[in-house]
Amino acid sequence: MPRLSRRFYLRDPVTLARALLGQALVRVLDDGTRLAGRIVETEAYLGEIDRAAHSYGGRRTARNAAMWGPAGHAYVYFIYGLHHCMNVVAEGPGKPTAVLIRALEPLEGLARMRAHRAGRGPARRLRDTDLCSGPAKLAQALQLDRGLDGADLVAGDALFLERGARVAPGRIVVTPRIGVAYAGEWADKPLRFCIGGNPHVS
DNA sequence: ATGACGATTTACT
DNA sequence: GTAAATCGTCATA
Repeated sequence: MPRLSRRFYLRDPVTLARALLGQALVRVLDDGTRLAGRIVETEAYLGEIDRAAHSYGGRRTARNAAMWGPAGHAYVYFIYGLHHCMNVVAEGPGKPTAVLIRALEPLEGLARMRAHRAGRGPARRLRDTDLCSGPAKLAQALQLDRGLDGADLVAGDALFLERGARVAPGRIVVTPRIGVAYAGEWADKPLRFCIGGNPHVS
C-alpha cells in the first residue's frame, strides 16, 4: 500500500481527524518486525484556542515542541507517569494543532502486539479487541515512546501511515472527547471521531 | 527546590 | 463505580 504524502496532513485538524479513519498506522521495530493497525478512532485538538490542547494559550515547551512543527510528524507524549500517547501533527509549522490516535483495529503483527501488551498483569491471553482499543494501549502494543516524538511520518522508516479503504462519511460517529472534563466548554465540543460499530473502539 | 497535575489503564469493592 | 499506579513536566517561589 502507498504511503500517505505530506499533502495528506496539510489540513485542519478536524478534516484530518476524519480522513485518518480507515488509514493504516505502521510501526517497524528495530529488528524489522512490521506491526500495523487500521485507525478506527481519533480526536482533534485545535491548538491555542482549545483549552483541552497541550498548546492551549500558546503554550510551547520542550514536551509539545512537535505540535508546533510541520504537518505529518508524530507528537508522542508521556502521561500519568506510565503511559504514552501518539498524535499526528496537522497544518503548521506555527499552528500547534494535532490529531490523537485513540484506537486501532490490529492488522499485522498481532502476536508481537500481544507480547508487548502482556508486560504487566497475569499472563492471560488478551483478546484482539484489547490490544489497541485506547491511546495508551496502542502506544504500548506498537512500542511508541518519546524516542519517536517528532518522527517524520512521510520520510521516516520506523513509523508511517499507508493508504487504507475510504470510510464513508455516514459511517463516522462524532462525540465529545474523552478525559478532558477540565476543559470547560471545550470538553463538550464534538471532536472525537469513530468508525460506527467497530468493536476495536475504546 | 517544590508541588500539583494529568488527552489512561487496570484492578478491586 | 471507585481508586491506585507512578513520574515527567511545568508553574511558582
